[in-house]
Amino acid sequence: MDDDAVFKALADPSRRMLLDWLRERNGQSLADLCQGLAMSRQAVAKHLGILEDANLVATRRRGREKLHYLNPVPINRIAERWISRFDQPRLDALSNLKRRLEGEES
Amino acid sequence: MDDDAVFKALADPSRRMLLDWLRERNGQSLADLCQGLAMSRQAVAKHLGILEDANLVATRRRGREKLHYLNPVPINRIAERWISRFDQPRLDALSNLKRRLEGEES
DNA sequence: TTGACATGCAACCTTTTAGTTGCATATAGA
DNA sequence: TCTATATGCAACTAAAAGGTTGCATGTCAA
Repeated sequence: MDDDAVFKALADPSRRMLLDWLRERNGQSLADLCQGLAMSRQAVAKHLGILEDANLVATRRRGREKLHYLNPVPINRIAERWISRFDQPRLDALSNLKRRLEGEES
Repeated sequence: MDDDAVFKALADPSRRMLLDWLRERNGQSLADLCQGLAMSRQAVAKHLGILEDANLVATRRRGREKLHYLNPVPINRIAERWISRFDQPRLDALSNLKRRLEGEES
């Protein structure tokens, strides 16, 4: 639905890293995820908020902690509905490109 | 290699639209691609430059025109090397998430 | 050669983004 | 209760992104 938020969320390397870490170990707290990113806790919280708004991360409170869980559904939806469109014409476009670049020398 | 440039290039809806149009009809000129985007020619040229820098679009001059060709390879590389990582644990993460969200009611 | 067309370049403006700091709130545990 | 821990909120700053305008360059066609 809101693919734009997902694309924008994936545009930042720190956020992709956070998703990677959650893929490796699900259910980490904010403090956990701060380890390894050279920025303040608040900055990481903002990134996680963006990921949460894009529905890439779901959260659950446990006591004073907020645990973060990866939601791969939007990524898969993008892969299926958007990126796969560029799979089909792949060979066509490549050969087309090559033919034009090589054949139409002026 | 430079996945970041590709992700950033894909983050803008106008640029995704440009890629869509090139997928439908390859080899369009700048003037062609300006049709349908409510912005100046120079703005479109900037977008195309970003797509070209990310290697998502290849260009070729024909006389006074610059023709733009879609290069789906970086998109496929991202789909294969990055997004597919979130395919494998999909069911696991989903069931895991659901179980935790439902089961750990305090 | 001249005028129209297609694009390139650069300065500038505005909004968004990514990060900071400071303080507030809430919970776990002694 | 008191303190340390974990997170939330808001104002602020710097840089990047997205867009504009104006003018320059190069090419086609009469």
